[in-house]
Amino acid sequence: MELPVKYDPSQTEDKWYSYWLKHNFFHSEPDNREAYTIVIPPPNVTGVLHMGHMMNNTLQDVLIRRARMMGKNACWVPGTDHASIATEAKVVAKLKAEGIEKSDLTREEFLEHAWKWREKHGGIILEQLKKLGASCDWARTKFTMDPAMSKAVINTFVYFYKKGYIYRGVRMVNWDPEGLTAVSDEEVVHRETDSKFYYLRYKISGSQNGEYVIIATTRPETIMADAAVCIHPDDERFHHLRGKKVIIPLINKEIPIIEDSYVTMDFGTGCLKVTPAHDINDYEIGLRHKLPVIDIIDEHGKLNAKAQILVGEDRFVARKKIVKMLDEAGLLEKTEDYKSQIGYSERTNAVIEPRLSMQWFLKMDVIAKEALRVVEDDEIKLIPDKFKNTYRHWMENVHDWCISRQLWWGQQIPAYYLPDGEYVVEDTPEEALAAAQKIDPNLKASDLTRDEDVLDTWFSSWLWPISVFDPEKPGFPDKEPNKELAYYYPTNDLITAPEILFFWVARMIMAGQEFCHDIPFRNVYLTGIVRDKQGRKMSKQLGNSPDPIKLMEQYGADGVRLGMLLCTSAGNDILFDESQVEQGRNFSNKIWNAYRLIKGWTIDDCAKQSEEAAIAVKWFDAKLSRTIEIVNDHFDKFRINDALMVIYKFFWDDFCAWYLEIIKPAFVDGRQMPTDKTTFDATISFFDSLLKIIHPFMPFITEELWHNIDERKAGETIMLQPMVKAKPYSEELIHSFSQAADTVVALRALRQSRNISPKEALTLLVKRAGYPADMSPIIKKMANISEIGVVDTFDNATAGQAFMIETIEYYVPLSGMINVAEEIAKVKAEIARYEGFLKSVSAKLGNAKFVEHAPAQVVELERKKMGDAQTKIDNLKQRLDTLK
RNA sequence: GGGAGCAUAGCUCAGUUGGUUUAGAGCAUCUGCCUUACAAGCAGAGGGUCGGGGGUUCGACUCCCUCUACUCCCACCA
Repeated sequence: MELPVKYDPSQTEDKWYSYWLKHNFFHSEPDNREAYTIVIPPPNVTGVLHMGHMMNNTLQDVLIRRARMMGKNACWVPGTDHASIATEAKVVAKLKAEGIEKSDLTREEFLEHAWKWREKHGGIILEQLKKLGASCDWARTKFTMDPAMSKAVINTFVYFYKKGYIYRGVRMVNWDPEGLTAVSDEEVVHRETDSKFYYLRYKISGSQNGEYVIIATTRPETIMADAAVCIHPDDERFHHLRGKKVIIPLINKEIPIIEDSYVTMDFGTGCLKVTPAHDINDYEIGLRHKLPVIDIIDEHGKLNAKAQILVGEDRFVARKKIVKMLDEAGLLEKTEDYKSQIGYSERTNAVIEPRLSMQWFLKMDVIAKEALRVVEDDEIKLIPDKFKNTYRHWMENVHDWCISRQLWWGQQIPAYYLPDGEYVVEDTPEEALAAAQKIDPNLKASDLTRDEDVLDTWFSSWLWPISVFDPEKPGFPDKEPNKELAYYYPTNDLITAPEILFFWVARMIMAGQEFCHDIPFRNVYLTGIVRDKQGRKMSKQLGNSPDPIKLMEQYGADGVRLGMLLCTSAGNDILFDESQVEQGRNFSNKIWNAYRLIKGWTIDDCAKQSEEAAIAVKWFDAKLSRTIEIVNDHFDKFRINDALMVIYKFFWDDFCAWYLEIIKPAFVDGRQMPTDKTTFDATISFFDSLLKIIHPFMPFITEELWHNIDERKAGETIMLQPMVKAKPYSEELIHSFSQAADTVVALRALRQSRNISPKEALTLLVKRAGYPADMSPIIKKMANISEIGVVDTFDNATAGQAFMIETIEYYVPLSGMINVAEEIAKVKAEIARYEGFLKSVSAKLGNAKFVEHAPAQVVELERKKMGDAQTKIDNLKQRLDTLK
């Protein structure tokens, strides 16, 4: 059967994925092999695959496939995250589109809708990962809201509560008026935003002559919530106002003037309005001065009745309106443009409103300390290690974690309130009742109300590396781990984005140490953010993110994987460009065509191996071992793109451009000559090795070809073949081959510059016997040289072209005359270049201090450099003489 | 405002305790090729005073200082 010229991934990818699944190759069970474990960073259950996932999961798959071939018991645990805010927002939006408001539903009804949504959309992203070739152990797929996983979260809450680490309190939180929930500091993104500075006149109470102070504010709509005006105690400009009162404009409310050194004298007017309910700093000033808290903004960001005016207006509408009212009342001194950092909700992009509310917190100081230590001591390695600084900074300035969210989708906080407002925290309603009855024996189950809030999503994902194996472990540090946890934990490598280093990575370390007394993973490989060619972050809004599924359809999953990896280096952002994926596809095609070439050969059992083939086989064998060593080293250092590039070049240049071209059987009279068995077998074996080395990167094409290059038994797979190992090899052989290759390149360049056809055979003379004589057959075949003669001098200098490889002189006699003047100029330029070099080297060697201080081998090397340069100059000068 | 990182060819990046022939790769570019595996290819070539300035050293892309540009993280200046 004639094979198509171009490789068609659609013919192979689904076929082999089903084959792998059918034979359960991805599944892992504890055994006596060494475990190699990765837990997937669980994507949002409602998410669809984007380029960041592609990057991340390709890397994980490369590592896991490689580990599997290295003989480890490789286990990659997949799953999804319930992502409470994001998912709840999507469900709310979907219901809204159907005319249903969340407020019309009970909690149970809403959750029913949410679970239905999850049924429908929850598996999409995992199915998409299969297209990519991800070799996850699908039998272990977990969801952060699986009953057992949720139980682990509840147990953890109860554990920390009883340990005294979880407390409840009124705090100023970051309120998302769209998501209607508090969000953590980490979920607030600060962006510089254009706003205005309004200068308002507050009249001095009781002043006869209409005296006033000017206050600068960006939030005039909050003046009704002002509790005081504050000046700096040292600010002499305002000393006459001490103890006086001012009148809030429009509502004519009298508030005191207080003094606090928080105020910056030279910022604004030096006069600050204090609004404890709507600003975190003002809140703190309010605490110091025992000021009342007047909360005039409701959960939706609208002014409430306490505002007295503009009631029911949205905060931003109210701002515009009140400015107009103040202006009309003559109380607006002036307006200035101003840029300030405004907090936005990461999830809904709403402007965050600082708001006082009752929330649950987890104390972080103690657990953060140990989590910092293990990273400082390199028990956990961050790759690249520059993230250590960032990590340290965060861990040293850690705040208590606000873990409650005013949502329904998630694990409901297991706190149960008694009628008198007291509460108990227990694993189950039954235990809660029992605990409550200790307080009041007459209580019935119906007297208890459970806290409405759910827990922050990260409060469940921080247990992920533990609970995917043993969901009964979190909350019970002293319990024996089950067999799975004991075997797979700690996991090996975690591949994730630096953005969630604190959200997730740091907290997993904390949970791991708390419950397992051990780190959750040894290496954290932090990938970059995938950006477009212009360096913009890929986002739906910009529409600059390609659809990964379409990309895979167009270029093949192998091509896309390669394209992603080619532009990755740890911690650096990835500038994604489709041309890289194209390069990946081209590589698939190159592999495919190498296979087509080999497949077209016939074997003659009696044929003798040619000289050049014998050399090529020996050389390639050595080069293979060296390449494996280099690749292993790159993998050890997580330089995955470097490892790939080495392999890419090894296949393309060394295997295709050199090895195959050398051993390619001759073509005589339009007919392919057969190849000898020794060479053929060696070639198949090399190809087999290459496929194995490439397999972790490009699983599909390698599986396809591996099944075609040789007989395979049913149920065999490349993915479980042992990885090729390096053997001892001769550096010298590799070096002399590369000298020969350089000679071939020089001869080709010579042909090109003189318009000599590759078909015209040439004679080559070499001046000294120091040249790699055993490589002669290679030079002859690859450069179409009929004869290589070793001579003492080159005669007839004007009718040939000389060149040097290292210090060896070659000469090609040519029938036509060369342009002597041009040649002389060229040789002179060469001499000048080497003389310049020689000068710098001899200056170095002439420096007594250098010879004294530099290591002996460095000096030795410089001497060799000088000697070589001198030889070259001598050679060139001789050549110049003969030309003249 | 504080902290961190980066600056090397047109682009994306290597350059591993300062010395490996006066800097490497991939892509892109240019030139010549439809050579019987592959034009998604083959062969060849060009291209960088390593951001600027100063310093340490026998020797600096590499270490130090400074300036400039960019990026990221943290932070309550109303």
